[in-house]
Amino acid sequence: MSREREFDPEEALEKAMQLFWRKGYVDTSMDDIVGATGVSRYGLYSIFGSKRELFLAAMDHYQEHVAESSFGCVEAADASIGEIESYFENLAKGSREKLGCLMCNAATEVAPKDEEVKRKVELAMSRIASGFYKALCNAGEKREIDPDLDMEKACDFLTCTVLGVSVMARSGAARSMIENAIAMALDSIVQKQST
Amino acid sequence: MSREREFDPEEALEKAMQLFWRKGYVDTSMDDIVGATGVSRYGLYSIFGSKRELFLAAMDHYQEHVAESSFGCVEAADASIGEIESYFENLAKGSREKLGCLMCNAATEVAPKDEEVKRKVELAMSRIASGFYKALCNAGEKREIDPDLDMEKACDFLTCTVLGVSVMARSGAARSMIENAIAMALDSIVQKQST
DNA sequence: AGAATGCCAGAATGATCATTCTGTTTTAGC
DNA sequence: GCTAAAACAGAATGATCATTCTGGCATTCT
Repeated sequence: MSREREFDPEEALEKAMQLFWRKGYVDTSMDDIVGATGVSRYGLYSIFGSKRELFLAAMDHYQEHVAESSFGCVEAADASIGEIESYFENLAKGSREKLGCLMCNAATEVAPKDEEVKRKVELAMSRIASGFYKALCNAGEKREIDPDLDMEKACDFLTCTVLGVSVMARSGAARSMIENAIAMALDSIVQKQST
Repeated sequence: MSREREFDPEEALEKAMQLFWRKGYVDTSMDDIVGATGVSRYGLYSIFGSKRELFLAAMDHYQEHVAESSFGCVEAADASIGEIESYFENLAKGSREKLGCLMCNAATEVAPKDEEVKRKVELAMSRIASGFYKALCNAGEKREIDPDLDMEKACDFLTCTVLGVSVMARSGAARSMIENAIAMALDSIVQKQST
């Protein structure tokens, strides 16, 4: 016994996330979001509550969709060094768009002043680290890498590389710089026997 | 034939930089700066022109002072692996303050929408890379590291690590995570012979 | 001393924003 | 068809900001 909603909350969230990703939290206005989604202020507020909550939802959406589709392969139960390599390969490709990673952008812009954002960023970071950890352990068991490698150190190190690449990408660093950094990071894990 | 300025522009710039560093560009208001420096709006505008120009000046100030004092040792003509190690050691220590690096924060927050900021960020990044490059070459000549190491790759890689550590620090990552990442990055350059 | 220059404190301006409000429209159940 | 819930478009509100303006004061040159 009421009028029907004219938009799909998921679609609106997706578009809002895109905006936050590209422009950051503060520089994205609710008007921008109204414009990009075509959803009325009323609709946005009734579903998401406030700009801050919308941003938190966008972070979750990012984790569930963007991170899932790019990092998911590393998180597969039998993932190994190949999955790690292809993840980084895609990271380098994606750097063209100069967006960086939403969680990484939020880490520097918003986390210092918002505890919940900080919590989500930490969660995202430990998700990455765990994914790498498991894949590295698998790779060690398969003897694809040195099984005596300190996997704890290595996974934190790869996570750090992901963040560094994200910053480079967003600030428009040369493609070669990004590729160099990635190549060397992977080399240090794989420790190629061939010269 | 006029009243005397009551403040030292350099001191004011230093304090403004501290604010921008801690709170970011958008979240630092001119009122904040007036409050922290004790300088009148008139004084700030007559010397620096606008908030944006003040930020640009703060970036320069950061490079000339903060970056200089932390990275200077790596840039010394005879710097080698020891200087690189001690730079990273200090980076880990400084991460307690959760500030990250001003240039890195600016890279994600401001660079995408301000060409001049972007230019300064790129300059800062290539400064870091060059510093590492020279020190790595020195280390190669001294046989402290493998002289056949690809120094181009290695310096971009270390730069990436600096950025990654900066993000981790700002978002409050565990100290151990930061130390792990740094230890592994350095190990991959030094390639310890001892097990 | 007097005048002019350039400084200071703080008020005024005008813009931008998040959020709320208003008047209207749609739709489901009666 | 009528009613009420809930949605829509867009105006109104109130806050925050960067920037400019105003009125007064200090200094220095004559």
